[in-house]
Amino acid sequence: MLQILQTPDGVLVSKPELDLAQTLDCGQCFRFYEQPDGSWHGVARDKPLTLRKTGRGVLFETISRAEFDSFWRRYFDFDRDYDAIRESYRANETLYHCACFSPGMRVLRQDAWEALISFIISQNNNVKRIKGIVDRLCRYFGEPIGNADGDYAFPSPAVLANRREEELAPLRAGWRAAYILDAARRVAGGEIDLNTVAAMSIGEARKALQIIHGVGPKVAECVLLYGMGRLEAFPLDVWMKRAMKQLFPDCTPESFGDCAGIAQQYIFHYCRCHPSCCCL
DNA sequence: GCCCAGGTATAAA
DNA sequence: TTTATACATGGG
Repeated sequence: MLQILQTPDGVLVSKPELDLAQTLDCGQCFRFYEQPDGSWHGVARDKPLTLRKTGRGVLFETISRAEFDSFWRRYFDFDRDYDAIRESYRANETLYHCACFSPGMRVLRQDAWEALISFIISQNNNVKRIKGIVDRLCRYFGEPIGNADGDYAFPSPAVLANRREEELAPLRAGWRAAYILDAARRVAGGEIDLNTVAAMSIGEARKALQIIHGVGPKVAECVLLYGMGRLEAFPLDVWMKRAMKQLFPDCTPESFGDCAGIAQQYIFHYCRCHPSCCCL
């Protein structure tokens, strides 16, 4: 049972089923960094946040209860019962094994625009460099938040749409720069309305996203799951099948089960943490 | 140095 | 419709 307390230091969430490293550094979001003192700091939209694990739970530093309820509560998906979800996987030995490997991982409900750009950048790339490119994107083109940490908001579609490709060179994003601009121009110009896409049937939504240059089947699934809260995304995709076959050679494809959404994130994280698996 | 990164667009078979 | 290749950068 989730317990939320306002304290002088911020909002304390006790027994939150939230492991900061598992959740913030598992390849689903790219704006949070672990600090030398063990806390985690990052920004979502234009909202900065520092999180710290304490003996009593996870402390959301300095924010008010109102800020927690109006934004971070949904962002961390706190109103979903992950314990129950994990239990529902118990019938599938393989899936349950993966889910139990990272019991403190939650699937974040990120902003659709940020997810779109982040996962365009993520293609054929590694997490460390993805984070670097996203960080430079925000520093060069986002508005400074004006806090003591020197944080920057994620740049708007309009700001990026008005840049030329050469102007994105400092990001060191390589050929993805053209993709970023194409996405920004279609969203800023109204050709693609991300709220509308989020409400479409999953098939229509996939098709709509893939109009964007640089968005293929994989990036589209990421945007749907992480940026639009569509848990039916990633119906045991081909990458996952290959990876699981290697990690669980005795399993038949049927025993992988019908994995999607949160389940696939558990599997992905499990595969990523096992060097013996070279499919991811 | 070398291989590779949760891919995609494009051309060619 | 399927398969091969280039693509910019830098992490390990």
